[in-house]
Amino acid sequence: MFDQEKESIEQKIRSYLAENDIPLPDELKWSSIPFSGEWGISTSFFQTAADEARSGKQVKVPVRAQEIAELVKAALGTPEGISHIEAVRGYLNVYYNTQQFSRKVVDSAIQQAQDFGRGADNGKTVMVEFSQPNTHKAMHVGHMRTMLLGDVVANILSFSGYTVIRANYFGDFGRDVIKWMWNFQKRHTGETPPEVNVTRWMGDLYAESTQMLETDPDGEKEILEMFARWEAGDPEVRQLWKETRQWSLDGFNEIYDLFNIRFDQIYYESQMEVRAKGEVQKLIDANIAIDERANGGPVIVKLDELLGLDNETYRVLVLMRSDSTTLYGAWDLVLAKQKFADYDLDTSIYVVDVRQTLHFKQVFKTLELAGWDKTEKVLHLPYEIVNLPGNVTMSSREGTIVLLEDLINEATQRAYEVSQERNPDLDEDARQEVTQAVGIGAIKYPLLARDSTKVATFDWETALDFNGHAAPYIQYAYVRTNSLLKRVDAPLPESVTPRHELEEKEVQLIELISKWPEVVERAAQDYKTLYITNHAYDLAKAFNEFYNHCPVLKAEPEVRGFRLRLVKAAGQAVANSLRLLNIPVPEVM
RNA sequence: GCCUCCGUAGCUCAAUGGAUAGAGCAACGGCCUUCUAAGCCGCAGGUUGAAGGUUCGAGUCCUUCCGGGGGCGCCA
Repeated sequence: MFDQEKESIEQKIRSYLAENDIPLPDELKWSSIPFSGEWGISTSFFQTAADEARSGKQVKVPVRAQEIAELVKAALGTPEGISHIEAVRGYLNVYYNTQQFSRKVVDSAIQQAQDFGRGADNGKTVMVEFSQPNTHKAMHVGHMRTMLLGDVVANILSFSGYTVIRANYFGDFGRDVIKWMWNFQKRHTGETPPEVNVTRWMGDLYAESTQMLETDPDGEKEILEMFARWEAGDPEVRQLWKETRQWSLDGFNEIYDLFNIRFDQIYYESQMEVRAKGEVQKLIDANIAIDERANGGPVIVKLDELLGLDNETYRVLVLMRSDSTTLYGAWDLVLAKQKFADYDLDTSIYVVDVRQTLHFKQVFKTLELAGWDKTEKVLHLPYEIVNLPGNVTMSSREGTIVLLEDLINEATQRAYEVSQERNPDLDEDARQEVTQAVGIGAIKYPLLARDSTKVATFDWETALDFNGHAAPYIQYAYVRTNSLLKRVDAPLPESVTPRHELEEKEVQLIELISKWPEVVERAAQDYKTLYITNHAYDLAKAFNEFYNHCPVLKAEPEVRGFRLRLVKAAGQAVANSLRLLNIPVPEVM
């Protein structure tokens, strides 16, 4: 916000230190000043003092740091745009001119509107692959984490200046798919999925197939036979596969629509199969993969041996079964290359759960050994899984799952009830919209607000709690800005410099708005949705506090103009953060 | 056995190596003839698993240990 002022101060500090023979730090690290009613930036001289001490000067670091801070303060005087400077406990605090800063922050948020916080186009292209559900199976709340993390990371990267390709990679093929078809042919021929909740139905039939297989002595053999027919391209099996697979894909799209998730590029495991065989053969020819099929074994890559490493670092990647069918490691080799063939990528990100960490290390290392020159550009972005209370892993087989459909239904139902209670006068159409916005937001927020390295535990009570640190709180703050502004007939005043002594709550709010662009940048740097949720919440909280402490419409005319603009700016910042999170921004609640 | 992640308030979680470790939930007490109370205010609550180390400065980095999760040759 005050880059020019900062730059000029930094230069002055540097030349002062140089003139007085005090060691220069490599860079001056600026951060905002904590616990102050005003704001500005702060740097410290501990490092400088420590450097002096190290070079033989007899100084106590904290004392000397404070001494330098005072010297620098004296040398700086009072630059333009700066209200005052203080030296305290080794820190140099530079306070901005409150009036100018406030106006600047509010103006840029309003002027840039939905682009407030957007980074400049950096000319780089990144692919984010996420979701990757398996067809012929259910979708439970555990599948939500990759969907939300991938979607929002893609949003963040896009907003911060990247060109982003959103990719999905469907698991549409394999033994489990055949198992589903085997059961379908035996017990459900001619049936078609229901109008709604297709995915649930597919999942139920999958569970049934697992059960049936356990009691059917011929089942295993029949499935293998069917698999072979699929491999051979048998028209009947292929047709059944195509049809049933599409049911699943349609079901997934229902859910993606509810979550407002879109993809630019779709890959299927079934597409990788044929080329994977050739890829494996090339690795065998290059003496990277070892073919043990002659002895009834699989085709493997002994990574540690090839790298001359300890035997338990990369271990062994299995590419092909002894019956010459390929495994997903082989498909990943093909897919990794395919992505770069399809797009000129600077980075290729895989949003896949943490249990696959070793797998991706193996795949990427194998590609590197095979001479692929893109391994610097691929990145596995892992996330921890979602458990049920008592550290119970979600498993379709064990029946320990909460279906996504059920969660969405419950959350929207709950949202409807709360809406009726809080705002009985709302008309039905508006209430339906609010219900959807709040229900979906409430589901998404908790997972996005948790660091992806941490296991999430799903429980209904928390999932349906709309109070406090949750999406509805943030949505409500936006709605408040909206309803406040709607009460004003006249257009918003032009740029206003506040002339009144700013209240503490105004200061906090302005500061948070000013930080939004750097939060986006940091989130893109670290791939952290958490930074966005936290900031959205902080903004909402600061606004709610402001709302309760500072009258706007009833304020004196000279205060009112600025506050109206502040409300507008705050609403904009909150809305922008919610949009990045792909959480609906309702106009009323 | 090897690798990896996690451990912060009663519970769930935050915290660019920086000043006084913060929120929510739960408990308790207040605030709606005043811009929507899905809100606000107050009150509590901590040896950041333990011990060393690096650093001017460590919840954060390193080492070891303790406790928990996960991964390790023909599932994905």
